[in-house]
Amino acid sequence: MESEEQYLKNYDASRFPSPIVTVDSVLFTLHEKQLCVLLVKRNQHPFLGLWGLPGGFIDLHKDDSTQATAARKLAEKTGISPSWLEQLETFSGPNRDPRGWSITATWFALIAWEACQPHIATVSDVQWCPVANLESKALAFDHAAIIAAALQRLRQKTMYSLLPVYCLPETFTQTQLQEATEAILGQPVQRKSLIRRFEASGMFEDTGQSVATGARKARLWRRKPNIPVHLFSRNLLAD
Amino acid sequence: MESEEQYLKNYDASRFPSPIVTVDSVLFTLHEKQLCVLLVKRNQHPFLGLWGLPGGFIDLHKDDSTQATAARKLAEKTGISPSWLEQLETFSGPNRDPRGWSITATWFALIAWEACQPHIATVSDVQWCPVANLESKALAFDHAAIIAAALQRLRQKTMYSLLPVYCLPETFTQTQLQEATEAILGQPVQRKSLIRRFEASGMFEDTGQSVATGARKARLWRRKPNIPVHLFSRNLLAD
DNA sequence: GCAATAGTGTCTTTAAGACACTATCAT
DNA sequence: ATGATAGTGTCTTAAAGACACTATTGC
Repeated sequence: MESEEQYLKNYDASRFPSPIVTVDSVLFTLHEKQLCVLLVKRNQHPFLGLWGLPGGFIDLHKDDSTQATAARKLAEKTGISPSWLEQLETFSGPNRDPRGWSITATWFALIAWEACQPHIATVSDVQWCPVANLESKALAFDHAAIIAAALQRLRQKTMYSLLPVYCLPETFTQTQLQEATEAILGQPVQRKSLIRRFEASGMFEDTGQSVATGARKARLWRRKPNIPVHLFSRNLLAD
Repeated sequence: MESEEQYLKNYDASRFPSPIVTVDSVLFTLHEKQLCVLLVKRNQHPFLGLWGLPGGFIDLHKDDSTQATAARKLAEKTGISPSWLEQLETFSGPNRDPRGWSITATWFALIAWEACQPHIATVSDVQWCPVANLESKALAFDHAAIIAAALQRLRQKTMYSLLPVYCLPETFTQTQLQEATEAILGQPVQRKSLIRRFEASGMFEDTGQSVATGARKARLWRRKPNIPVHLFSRNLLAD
């Protein structure tokens, strides 16, 4: 019997037909009370000229996981790393890519609009698209379905965590968090309920600063570093 | 400029180095009040002779998704399709497989022990391993980590749905569901709370039959066909 | 009848919903 | 002082936890 050592020495990965493997990300942000997705104009086939998700092939030398690929591709388009990045699902099949049987590992990401604007403003092939306008847009591949899955994940998590803070700048007010939550869920939430959760989460600290909004000044908060996202045992807007 | 048609005609998928792609599943069941995972003894390199998850390569001709691959591989080992099958996550990196940079799309599945026993009893390279005994077992690849992720998913979902019914036979009693839930969560749950959820879910119908268990007969229930799993807005065992 | 398991009634507890209230600021 | 936004108090409501109770069966 062949030893494992010998087996590995003789192993030729290209012996078997293999699917096309890519990584794509759905990056959300909030801008002017609208939930937006990052889209990139395709500069090569297939779907040349259409808008699609930021992503591409794994660089087997640079990337030590598909997460690294996702982060690298997002950094190329936005100039920075997303403040939240978690795995969504893989989409696969013989027909989703005209080049053949393919599989894409997808990632779900959040970032503050302000944090990427300096970079995005300088390029023309990247845009924030309000999710409300997606209907009227033809997207490459099955990217519309991927965005739909990401949106569902975002809405679900917004009901049992304060994840929307990852769409906000480093310091933010409770009202901004409320607006973010409402933009994501598409309906108003009780301010009091949100603030109760805000306190119970233990995730935030007062910066001591406050900001004028036209009336009474609002306190500015920031996320405590290295605290995991608190998961509540009930959903908001349960009915 | 080349047309998309021409581009596709000339496209050679093997031009770029590509990761090794596999599909693995974590199939759980319940047997004698113990939560168990299906393991397969590896009959080839790498990790020849070790136990690992059921899975393997995608058959680009037979499978029209990684779900199909997962279902096919599970059917080979158990004789039947799992009653629950959902995607878990992908695990990827340069070191998880000694053959090189690899990615595995993993699936999370549930089945009734009774339903596969006829098939499993006939083969020696497949076994149900109680999750409590996993510690002491060396598993192939990063399969221990994959099982840990699946367990976490199972426990989480058990807190806000009645998913454990997919580990039970076609007809079952409320007590069996309670035992399944307790085996998964590793602690007792209030019978009353479970029965309230059972009714509220609208997922079940009385078979009209009942079964003797040594004392008062228990009613037998079955899942209504084509009803999606009900998600509760609160968790059990929240504290 | 008795022991054992199936199944119900009902009080308590927890956290969200509703909404009126007070606080602070710019003008 | 007024209006606007920030932030609090507190009552109601929904669903889980606790646990005692009744029901049905085999012996």
